[in-house]
Amino acid sequence: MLHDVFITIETAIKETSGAADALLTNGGEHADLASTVAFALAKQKKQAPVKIAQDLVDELKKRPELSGMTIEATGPYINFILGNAYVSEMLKAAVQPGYGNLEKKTTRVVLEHTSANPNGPLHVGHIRNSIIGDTLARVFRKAGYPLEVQYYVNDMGRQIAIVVWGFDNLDSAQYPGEKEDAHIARVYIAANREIEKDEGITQQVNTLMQLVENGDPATVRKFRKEVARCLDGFRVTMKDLNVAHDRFVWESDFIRNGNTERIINKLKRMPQAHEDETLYLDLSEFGFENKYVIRRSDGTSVYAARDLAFHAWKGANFDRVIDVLGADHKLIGAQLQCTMKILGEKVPEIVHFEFVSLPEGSMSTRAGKFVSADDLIAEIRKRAFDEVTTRRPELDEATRRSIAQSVGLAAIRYDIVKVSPEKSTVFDWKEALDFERQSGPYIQYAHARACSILEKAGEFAECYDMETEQEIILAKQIAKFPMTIEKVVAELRPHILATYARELADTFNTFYHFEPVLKSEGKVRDRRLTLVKAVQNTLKESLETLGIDAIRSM
RNA sequence: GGGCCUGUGGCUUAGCCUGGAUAGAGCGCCGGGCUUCUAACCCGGAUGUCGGGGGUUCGAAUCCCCCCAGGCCCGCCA
Repeated sequence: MLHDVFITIETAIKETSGAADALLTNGGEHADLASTVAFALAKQKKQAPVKIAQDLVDELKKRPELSGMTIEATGPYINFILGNAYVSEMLKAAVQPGYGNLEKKTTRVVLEHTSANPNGPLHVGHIRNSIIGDTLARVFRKAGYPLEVQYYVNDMGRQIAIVVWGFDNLDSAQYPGEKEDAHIARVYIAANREIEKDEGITQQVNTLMQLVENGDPATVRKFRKEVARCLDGFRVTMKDLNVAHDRFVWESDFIRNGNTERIINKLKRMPQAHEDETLYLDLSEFGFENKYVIRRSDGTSVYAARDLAFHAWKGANFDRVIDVLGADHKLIGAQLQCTMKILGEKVPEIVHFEFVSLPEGSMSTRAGKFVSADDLIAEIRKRAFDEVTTRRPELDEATRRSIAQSVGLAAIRYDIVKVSPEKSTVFDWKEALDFERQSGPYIQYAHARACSILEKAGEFAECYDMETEQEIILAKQIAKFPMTIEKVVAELRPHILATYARELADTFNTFYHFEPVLKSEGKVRDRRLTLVKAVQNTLKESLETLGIDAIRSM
C-alpha cells in the first residue's frame, strides 16, 4: 500500500519535472515523503530551487492520482502528506491476521546459519549468528519465500579429532546432569592442554583425521557419536532461543557421496589450478594473495574442498543460497564465491557479522574462555522471574515462570538483533539483562498493554477514520510495516526490523498517554479501539517475525 | 606488511549504500507525572569538533583521498 503510494509519487515527479530521479526521502517531521528534486534541477533550469519547487507543486496538484494528499513547497523542499483516505485504507490491512505478509514468491531459498563446530557449547558469539540467521529466515518466510534453513555440521575437522582423541585417552566420564555439549567442551579443553605438553599427540590426531577421511568404520562411528551428542546439546539451546533448522547437513556426507571428489576434478581443470604436493588455486588475478588449498599433500581434502562441494549441491537444489557467517570467514567466503563464479556455479550470498568479545578479550572454546548461551539463558530467566514476581505477585508460579521465559527470550534476542551486524560488540551482562526501553520486553509490554485494552473494551464497531495528530502519527507508523519487511529482505539486515518494532512501541506508548481509549465515547472510542487493534496486530507480527513471543499479559 | 569492518554526547547505539530542512534514541544525570485504559511507562532539561586532516558539491555524519585508533583475516585449521 505505502509502497504503491511511493511509486505513484515518484512517477508523478519524474513526469512533471523531467528529472531522472525523483529524489524522494523520508519527510521526517515535515511530511510523509519529501523530494529534493528542486535542488538538482536548479543548474539546468537556471532557476532558484525555491521557484522550481513552487512551480512543480502547482503542476503536481493538478494530477488526479495525487488528489488524496497534501502537496506543498516548503522552501526548496516538496512535501507530500497523505490524506485520511490513505490512512483508513492502510489501517484496514493492518487489522487483518498475517499483516505484513508479502506476495508469495517462487524463488526457493536456502539459508545456512549457526553451523558452529561441535566441540563445545554455543556461546554468546555463536548465538549472534543464530539470531541474525533465524530472524532473516522468519523475515524471508513473511516475505513469501519458500525457504529451507540448514545447519552445516563440521563433523570431520581437526577439532573433532581432538575431541575423539580426548575420549579415547583421557578420563572423560560425563558428570551427573552434565549437558552433552558442556561435557564435550570439558574433554576438548583437557585434550588441548595435553597437546600443548606433548607434541606426539598431534600425530595421533592426524592419524584419526586420515582414518575418518578414508572411511574407517570404527573411527567414523566415534566421530559421529560425539558430534551427534554435541548437536543434541545445541538443539536444546536453540530451542530455548526459539531458533530452528529444517535440516542438518553433515560435512562428511560430501566425501562419502563423491561430491568432493567430483568438484576436485573440476577444480583441477581450472587454469588457476596448481598441482605439486598439494592441489591449490592461484586466485591472485582476482586480488587474493594466498594459495587457496584444496587438497593436502597426504591426499586428504581440506575444509574448502568440502565447502565447495556443499555449495555446489545447494546451488543445484535452490535458486538462492544465503549463508550467515562470522567476520572471520570473510576471506574464505570471498574465495569460495570467486571460485564458484569461475566454475559457473551459483554464487552464494554471504551475510557477515562482526565478532562478540568479552571485556577481557576474545572468546575461545579451546581455552575455555567463553560465556555459554545456556548460562546466559539461565541467568536471564532468573532475573526475569524475579522481575515478574515483583510486578505481578498475584499470579501463580507457573504463569510467572512462563512469562519469565518469554521475557528472557525477548531480552536476549532483541539485545543481539538490534545492533547492525557490521558492528563488533563486547558482551555486557548488565546490558543483556536490561528489560527497559530499547529492549525486547519493552516491546512486549506495549503489546500486552494493547491486548489489555482490547480485552476490557469488548465488542466495538471498527472505524478507520483517524482524526487527532497522535492517531494519525500512529496509523502511519503502522503502515510502514510491510515496507520494513521488504527492506530487510532487500538489504539482508534484520536489525532494521528491530528498530522498526521499537519505534512502533514508542509511538504507541506516546499515543496511550495522550489519547484515552476506553474513557472516550462513541465514534472516538471506536476509532481508537480500531487503532489499538491495528497496533496490537502489527506489534504481534513484528515480535513473532523477530522470534519473540507476543505474550498477551506480563 | 597487506586486505576487510568499525570509530556519532560519560556509556551503548540509529542514520552512511541511495548527500539535503534544528544528527534520532536508550542508559546514566537533573526536574516532573500512578484515587485515570498494565509506571517493564510518559513528559521536560543538561550533555555532540558525527576519530583527525584534506577534497568534491549550492549543500557532507553520509561520497573520494590521506592519517590515527580498535576488531577480524592473511594455515597442507575449520
